[in-house]
Amino acid sequence: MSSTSSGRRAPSTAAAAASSPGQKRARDEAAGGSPSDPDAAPAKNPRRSFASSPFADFGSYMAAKNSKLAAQFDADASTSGAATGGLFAGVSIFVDGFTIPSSQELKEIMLNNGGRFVNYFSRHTVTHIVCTNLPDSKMKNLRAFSKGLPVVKPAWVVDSLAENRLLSCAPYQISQNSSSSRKQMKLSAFFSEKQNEIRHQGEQNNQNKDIEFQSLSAQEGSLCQSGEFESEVSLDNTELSKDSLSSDEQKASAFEERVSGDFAVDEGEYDCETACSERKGNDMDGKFGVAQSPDAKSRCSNLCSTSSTGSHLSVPLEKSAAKPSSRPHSTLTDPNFVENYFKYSRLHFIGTWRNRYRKRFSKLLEAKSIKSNADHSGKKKTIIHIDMDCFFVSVVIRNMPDLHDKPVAVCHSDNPKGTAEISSANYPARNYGIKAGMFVRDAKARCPHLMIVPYNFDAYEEVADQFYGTLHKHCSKVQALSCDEAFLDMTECLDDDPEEVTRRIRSEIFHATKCTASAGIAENMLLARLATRSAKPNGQCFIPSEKADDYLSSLSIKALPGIGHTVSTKLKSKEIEYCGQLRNISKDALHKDFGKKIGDLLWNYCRGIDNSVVGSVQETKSVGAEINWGVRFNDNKDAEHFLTNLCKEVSLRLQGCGVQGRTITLKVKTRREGAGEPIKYMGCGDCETTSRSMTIAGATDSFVTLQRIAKQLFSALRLDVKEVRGVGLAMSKLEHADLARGAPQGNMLESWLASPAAKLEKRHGEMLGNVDVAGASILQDLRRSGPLSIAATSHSSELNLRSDRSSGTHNVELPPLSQLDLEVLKNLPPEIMSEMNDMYKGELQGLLKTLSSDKGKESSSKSLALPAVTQNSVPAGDANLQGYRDHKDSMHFEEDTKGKSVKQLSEVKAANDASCSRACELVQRTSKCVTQLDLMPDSLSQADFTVLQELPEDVKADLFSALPLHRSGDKTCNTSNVSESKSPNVSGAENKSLNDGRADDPKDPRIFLPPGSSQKWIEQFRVSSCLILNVIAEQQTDSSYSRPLSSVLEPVASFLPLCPTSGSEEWNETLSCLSELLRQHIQLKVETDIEELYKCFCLLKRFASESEFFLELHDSILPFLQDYVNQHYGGTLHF
DNA sequence: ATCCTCCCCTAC
DNA sequence: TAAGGTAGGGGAGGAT
Ligand SMILES: Nc1ccn([C@H]2C[C@H](O)[C@@H](COP(=O)(O)OP(=O)(O)OP(=O)(O)O)O2)c(=O)n1
Ligand SMILES: [Mg+2]
Ligand SMILES: [Mg+2]
Repeated sequence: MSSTSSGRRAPSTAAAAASSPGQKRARDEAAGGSPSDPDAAPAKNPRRSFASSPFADFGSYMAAKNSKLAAQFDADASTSGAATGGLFAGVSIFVDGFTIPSSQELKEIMLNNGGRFVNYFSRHTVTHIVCTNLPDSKMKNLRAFSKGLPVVKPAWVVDSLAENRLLSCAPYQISQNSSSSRKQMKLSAFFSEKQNEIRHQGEQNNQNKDIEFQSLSAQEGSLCQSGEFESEVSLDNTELSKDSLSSDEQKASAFEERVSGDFAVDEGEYDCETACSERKGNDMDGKFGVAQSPDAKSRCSNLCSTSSTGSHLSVPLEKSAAKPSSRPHSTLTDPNFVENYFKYSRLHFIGTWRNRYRKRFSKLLEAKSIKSNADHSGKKKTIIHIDMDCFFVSVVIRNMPDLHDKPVAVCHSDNPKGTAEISSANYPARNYGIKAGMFVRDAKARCPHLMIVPYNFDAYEEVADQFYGTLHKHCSKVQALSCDEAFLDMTECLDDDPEEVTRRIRSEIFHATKCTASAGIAENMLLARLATRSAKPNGQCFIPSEKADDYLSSLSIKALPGIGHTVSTKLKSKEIEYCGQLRNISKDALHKDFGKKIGDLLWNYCRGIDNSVVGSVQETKSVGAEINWGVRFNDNKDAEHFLTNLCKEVSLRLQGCGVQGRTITLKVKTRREGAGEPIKYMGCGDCETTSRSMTIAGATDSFVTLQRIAKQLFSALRLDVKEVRGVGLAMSKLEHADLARGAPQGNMLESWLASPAAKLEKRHGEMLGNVDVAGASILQDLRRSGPLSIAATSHSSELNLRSDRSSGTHNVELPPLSQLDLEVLKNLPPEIMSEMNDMYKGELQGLLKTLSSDKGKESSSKSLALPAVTQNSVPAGDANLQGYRDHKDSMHFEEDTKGKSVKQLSEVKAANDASCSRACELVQRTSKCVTQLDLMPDSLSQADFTVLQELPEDVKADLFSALPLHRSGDKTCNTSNVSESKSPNVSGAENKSLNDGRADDPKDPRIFLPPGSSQKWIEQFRVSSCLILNVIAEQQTDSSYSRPLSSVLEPVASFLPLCPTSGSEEWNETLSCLSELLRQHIQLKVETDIEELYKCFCLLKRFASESEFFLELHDSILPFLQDYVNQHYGGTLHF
């Protein structure tokens, strides 16, 4: 186990014990507490972050940021890829370096206005480069690089937004200063890393290409027919002669030198300095003479006409150039860490690739899913699994044939002592035992002349597109597993022998990409996948079902998909290592050891059974972002700043996916007790992972909401920020953004404006110069973020209506009422109308009234009716209550003179609700965001009203008769501030609300605010400095419906650590607030819903066992409850 | 039983 | 120096 070069000790845990030398060594962190391993915590703790996984299983990357304008696949889609609407439609910017506004802000602007923002520069995808004042040298490089692309100042974006039209670039172009000397020139770190491929200096590209393909053909000729399994022939080994190389070492050194330059390493600490100086001239020629450079583009066929293939630039190693950007990167040194991190993360790239694929191929995928209905099972299927060979390496060196037979790996660093990870190693390199996930120093130790080449994410994207383009051409059932790997269900797509078809597909892929793929063919997905493994590299393999058992019996269990380190280790500890042995284990035994699902999987897989089907893309269930590298905080400020940026990231991703979510989960890694500094540079080391989640009522994608909740979650984890090594934020319980309209929080304006109907209206709006997307998003932000200053667009700034005129909480400028486009307004959906009317303090409504009386349009008058319905409902009479007596077990009165169980009391209530129950159910069923109703919705505004409008007329009538409609009063915040008369006595109690100072709506003395829906206490709690009150407020915030207090309280269970400590001021304040709330609740509910009160106190009791505070609260308020209950029922509740 | 939360595991 | 992400499946255990 201590086989790694860095010298770890024997693992003390079962997981760590698995790290057998042969297969994968445990990571540095894996080992248990050897004194020589600073990463490892004392052995007692079994859970290790990056400690228990074998490194070879590790790693991968994503970078979904960069989306292409068009699917390569769709030949003519390239010009129509841009969004058809939006100010920046067709514009795709790349931001270089520091800018004001920040690149993040520019990104937001672009994304919110139909534009694009790429993190991976490529001439193919970028239309404008945005930067401020680059040094001359950098500037010139930029120009050489971006040849033809406009390089503009950020103001171009900002001003265009302000003017709401795309301004000419000319005035914003950064002037070219050619005075800089060549020596000073330096590509920005970004360009050098991302953009450049190592230029191949040989002139024999074409030749080699041909050779490669010939070799493929030759191989094809030699394969197939007879053998049980086709054997594969490595192209590298068979066709490419090594004789053209003088020596591996020499070439390696030269190559490393160039790579070092590409990596923008400033220290110049890399070894091969001398070799470098020799080559520098050549490299620089290559670099600056793009046009003249005899690079691949000019020579290669139409197959490689894309941007990345055309931009083979080599970068000289310029030691003289200052390299400020390459200093140690952590959250402590880079305020823009999150964004920068993702630019370079390979795992981020592969992790987000799927989303980009989904977008690019959505049309095809939709068509597919319909087709896939005709699923005749029983028939034998033909499944192909296909996977590119050493993908990241192959793509980068696809125009460097002389590297194909040399060990090459993709890595950020060539430092032979470094802890950068190998992303992918080619097959020659694998002969040395080099694998993905390995530290580069370990790789170099095994193979000193290993060549390291940099990532080229744009090229990966492009090749993946070509790959999938080819696949979709041959098969209608394609399931993407990753950017380089897919399943094809060929059952209905075969026009020939499956193996022949497979050869054709592979050949076509090679022609399109100059990279080889391997494939497995079988009757099910499992066997196809396993076959691919046997086929690699550059081969194919067919496993007939009858050979499956033989094939499997000697196959390591670990090789089964879905079986990783942990499970295989567990089995190995029972002396079970091969599928053959596994067949002797009973299903029951497997269930017992591994659970139902994994047990079944093991049992089936070791027999070659796999009934899963090649499926289309399924709906996204969660969207998140996390970083576990370079995360270091000194204080809470650092942590908050980081969290904020992470929230922005997630918010943008949600919007990018067109979804909103209700559950926010924060995951934090902290240094494990006893663990030292991580072995990996800036790594997270041996960590403990903790997570906390909160589910809110209304789905959101709002950054502000995310941030607010993320802070609460973070607080609830009660961590020492100095020990934090990684943070992740994820959203789940997703809804489509255009459906998630239930909550004020929702993206209503935005999604509505994005709808086709809105687009239509928007054009009108633009002509009149108002209520355009920009304006709308300001409104939206106002609504969402409360006190938040937003820069107004240029012309709305002159004639502004201050929205804080009366509320004082908003500091945002709205477009003047007089400039609003009435045509647009009157067609707004009611909930948006309602929102906007609130912002204009009711003036909008008045304006539209005028309009509607003039024109009498139904739609406008409909919109005007600000929906306001009421809760209520239940004149639950005492008389009825008394009428029921029965028995009930779970809950009962102690001395039951009346004999009413809580349940029965509820039934009484239900009976009284009968008149509106049908309508109530309807609403409940129809609205996605309803989780629980407090008898009746207190308001049908917002989405509820939308739902209402969609109901059939008769149902609507039913509903309205059950729920008296009220005109809402003066609303300050959400629109759900509606009320209804209840029984007078209860109403009276309610009037002693938390905010006595605030009179109820004078227009209707009967109006009160039931606890479940009171804007008052929600608002008070929300702005309170008491953390636990913040959480409680969150539960009701943006709920379309009032939820019973018990359901609001329930999720507080996870946040008990936020309770104040005894004696503090917060304790007293929190106690008094909650006591008051509970008292009112008791008064309000004692007659109508005793079960609700029972639930509340069960919760309090539960909390009391974990929280001193709740113990106090419970004990202090229980007598009040029992008193009340006794008065009303002549008994007390038993808990 | 079924849900929910907080994990772990797996794959690329 | 270096960029150890992402998303789904699944299980344990508690609440209902
Ligand atoms: N730990 C890992 C695993 C994968 N990847 C990236 C690089 C790979 O090229 C790509 C595809 O993963 P594969 O598992 O398909 O590996 P390769 O394509 O590199 O090799 P193979 O020929 O075995 O498929 O994902 C990575 O960065 N880190
Ligand atoms: Mg691969
Ligand atoms: Mg793969």
